[in-house]
Amino acid sequence: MSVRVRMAPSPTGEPHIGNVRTAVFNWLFARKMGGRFILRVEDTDRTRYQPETVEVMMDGLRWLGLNWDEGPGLEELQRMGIHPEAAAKYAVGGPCGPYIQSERLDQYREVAAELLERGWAYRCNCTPERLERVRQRQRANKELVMYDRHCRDLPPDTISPHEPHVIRLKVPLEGQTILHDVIKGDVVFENSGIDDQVLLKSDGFPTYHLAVVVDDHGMEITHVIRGDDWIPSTPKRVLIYQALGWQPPVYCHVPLVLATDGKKLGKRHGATSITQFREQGYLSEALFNFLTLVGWAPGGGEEQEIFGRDELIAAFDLFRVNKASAVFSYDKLDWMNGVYIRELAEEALLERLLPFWQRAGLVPDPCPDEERERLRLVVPLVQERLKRLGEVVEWTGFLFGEIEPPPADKLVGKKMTPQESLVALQQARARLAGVESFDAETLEALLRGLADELALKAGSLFGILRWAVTGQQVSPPLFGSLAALGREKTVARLEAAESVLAAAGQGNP
RNA sequence: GCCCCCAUCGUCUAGUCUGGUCUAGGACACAGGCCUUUCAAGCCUGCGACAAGGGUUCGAAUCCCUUUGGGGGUACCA
Repeated sequence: MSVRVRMAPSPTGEPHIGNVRTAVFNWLFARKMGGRFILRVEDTDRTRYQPETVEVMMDGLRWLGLNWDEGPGLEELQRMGIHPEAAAKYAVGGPCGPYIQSERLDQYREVAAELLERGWAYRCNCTPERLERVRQRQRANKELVMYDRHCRDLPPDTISPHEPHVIRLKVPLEGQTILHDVIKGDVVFENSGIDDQVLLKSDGFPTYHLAVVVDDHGMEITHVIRGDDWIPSTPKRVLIYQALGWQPPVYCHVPLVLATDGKKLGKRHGATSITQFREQGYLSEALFNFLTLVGWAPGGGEEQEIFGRDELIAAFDLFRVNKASAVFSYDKLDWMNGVYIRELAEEALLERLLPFWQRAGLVPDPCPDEERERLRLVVPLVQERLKRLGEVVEWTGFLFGEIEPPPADKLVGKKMTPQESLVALQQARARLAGVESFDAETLEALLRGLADELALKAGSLFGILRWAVTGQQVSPPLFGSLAALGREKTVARLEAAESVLAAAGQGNP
């Protein structure tokens, strides 16, 4: 039987990086096994439903290269209220649709009715208030907190199908339910500790527990790969499979992704949504590579860490995934992203950088050819310095618009007097104004020559020039920066710097 | 409280299943050095772990038990 796995996000918020990592495992496994990766939208929680996030999720998956083989079709997406253009872009369809749970309600009701008939479920009309009271009492008495089965053994017709009620699973009072998990091994639960879970809510929507079983079965999912925070509730679903006489999927509970403080990664820990990673300038291939390595490693003495997509597919082994949860290291991600940035061809990097410059308002969109020519000069200057593409704005800000003239003390070189520094700046300006070709190589030769003539250490001279021209202590390499800035602006900034120095000198002879 | 999962450097991990080759390997981070026009990048060096206690065994990071620690779950959320 061919492998079928799924990613089943619920559209209740921004796609969380932990879920995305799990999606990566699913995708990798499907590709490795020549199986199918299916996208299903689990929108059964109507109170937390945020329709926009469906598109954000699909966009994020595509961006990461996690293409799905089956998923919501065009009309389904449009019915969800997704813009026709976007819907067309993300529509995939498939033989097991609909791939949106809110469009499968009939199936859940049917199965719930069957469970009722088989004596594996019962109606319950307890109010939320009563339920809350029961829970409070249980907590106060330090008992197991779960439904007290008040309606479980009511005579058959006590609760009419027409009054508001829920349908609950009738969990056996005794015995054990075993979860066979390929990563964690067998996990045994006492049935006495399993809650009579609600399967069908009073609004007619199923809970996750019912819906996921019906859909996984209907969509012939072979392997359920998901976070291990689902383990405690899995026996309920195993029981539903038993009740229905269905074959359960192979369960693979993968470890959670934690923040540096050891807690489940959350918003206050930094970027958690895939959108944020993208906006900060992580390359999708780097993030993909990194995500693969949180909770999994190739093993066998393999010490490589940078893997191409195909290498990853070949090397990935679901059954080698770790049991223990892993902390998400932004530091290591930054390093890896830097590696990928450095590997990019210059033109490709330029292409990726452009939107960041444009979003910061530094470069017009579309980018005129001559500006592009100029940016071609700056790419190699920043390439090995960037960890995230977004950082290019800080690195190159001085090349666009005007800068604040630097304070006088920054314009005095090491072991130099203000007067000497002023002369050096003037000399540099005069030569730069007259030099024939304004390219990095020529400028370097010129300025090294000047340092020699003035008997200055090259570093001292370059330091004050850097301050004068970039307004910063730290900048991309000087000569390339000058070339990218252009003669006119370079000369103007030197002039401005000279004025600052001269003015300071007069006030303090 | 109750249930469940987990446990190798600060972090990600290799090694655990099939005990000996492990005075525990790699990567990130950190520290120092080299290179150098600043910052990076690169190169070199250093720091740094088998949670604890009991077993089993000639021998345990590897097998068993207990403790401790961490995490997750405990909804008409997913």
